[in-house]
Amino acid sequence: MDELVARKISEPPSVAAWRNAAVEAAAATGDGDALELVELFFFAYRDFVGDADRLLENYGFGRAHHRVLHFVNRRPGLTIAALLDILKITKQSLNRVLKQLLEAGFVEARAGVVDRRQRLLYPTPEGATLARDLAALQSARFRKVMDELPPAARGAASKFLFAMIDVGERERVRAHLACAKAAGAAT
Amino acid sequence: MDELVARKISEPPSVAAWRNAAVEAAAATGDGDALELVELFFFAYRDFVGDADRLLENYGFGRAHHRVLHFVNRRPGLTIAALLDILKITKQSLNRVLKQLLEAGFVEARAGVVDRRQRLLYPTPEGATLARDLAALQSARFRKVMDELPPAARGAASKFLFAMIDVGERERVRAHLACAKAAGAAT
DNA sequence: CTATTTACGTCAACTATATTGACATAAATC
DNA sequence: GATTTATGTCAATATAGTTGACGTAAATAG
Repeated sequence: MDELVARKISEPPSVAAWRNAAVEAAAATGDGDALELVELFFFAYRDFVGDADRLLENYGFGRAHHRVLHFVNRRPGLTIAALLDILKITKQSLNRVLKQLLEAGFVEARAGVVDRRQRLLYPTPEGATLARDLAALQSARFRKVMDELPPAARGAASKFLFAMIDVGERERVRAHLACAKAAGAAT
Repeated sequence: MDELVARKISEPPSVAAWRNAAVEAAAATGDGDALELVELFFFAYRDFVGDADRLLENYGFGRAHHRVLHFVNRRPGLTIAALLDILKITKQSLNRVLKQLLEAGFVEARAGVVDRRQRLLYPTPEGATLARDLAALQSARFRKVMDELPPAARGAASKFLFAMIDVGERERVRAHLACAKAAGAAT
């Protein structure tokens, strides 16, 4: 046994094997253009979230806090159930980060007026400021993108992103955006 | 103290406070359109990765395995360093999932020919098949999107996604895509 | 009015994915 | 021969998620 075996390095089954598989893959998926889009989407999202991550570090918060704060700020008065529906996580998972945001004074909760079991979530002024700073970073990227894109392509972005959403989720997303627009008055 | 205090529910600072903050935010970020794009990007990515997640469950793999397998399949002979550069994670983090993929027989490694310190990563036939199935799911979404988009908007998607990538990363991504295209022959 | 359902909180154990820091080894290079 | 490079590995820790079980107060159905 040489050092290669010791390090669990072996000969590949055959170069032809994976090459054939790759060609098959291309045939099965139609073309490589779609694959290229898959990768671009991955890279784009990686860099997109990176912006906010750096700011969040200063507060000891992570992406989970960001998402919660974002949606609470965007739709003040949001219920726990509505938030869970947007985030698609369990209440236990939400509760941990929400508790931290409440304790840190970035989010406040009050009992619902029509249904007192509900906790309506609101950003505090500090929370709203942080949410605004985070949103500013991310929308700055979008605005920069729109600037460097040919005018004809600009309107396509939101159509494209919306079309990427699960068909069954689109109505919900549309409703959320309408809700946010109504709440924010200027968003 | 009533039950509301016990449950850490308090009155919001004032409805006006957060409303003003939201208006400020809109003013600071220019407009709500960019904010809307931020959210659409979040929802789109959430559903996009969901496709693959469901398939990966059957193999006991997670997203981390998916990413590794994907890039190994796309660029057979990839080195550890190149993979780390793409994924932007630490070698310790990569090593855990890579070890599992090697042990499960989805990826193979062999010593580099020009530099024997390097481990060149290749998908096994099984790995290539899984990678293909995963890619098929995700590119199917993209192809469906292209179908439902007006023809004029189709070309815009890849331009848009590329523009979303950090300027300093674009050359690297471009190189990766060229590399993948050369390796896959048909992708 | 009682029974049930609903909206939420919480404890516990576990998994997946990432991090930092320190140290080891073999191969390449100066 | 000394150093740098490519990689592996051990250990501790953090973040973000899960399932399952149980509790409570308020709304609602019978």
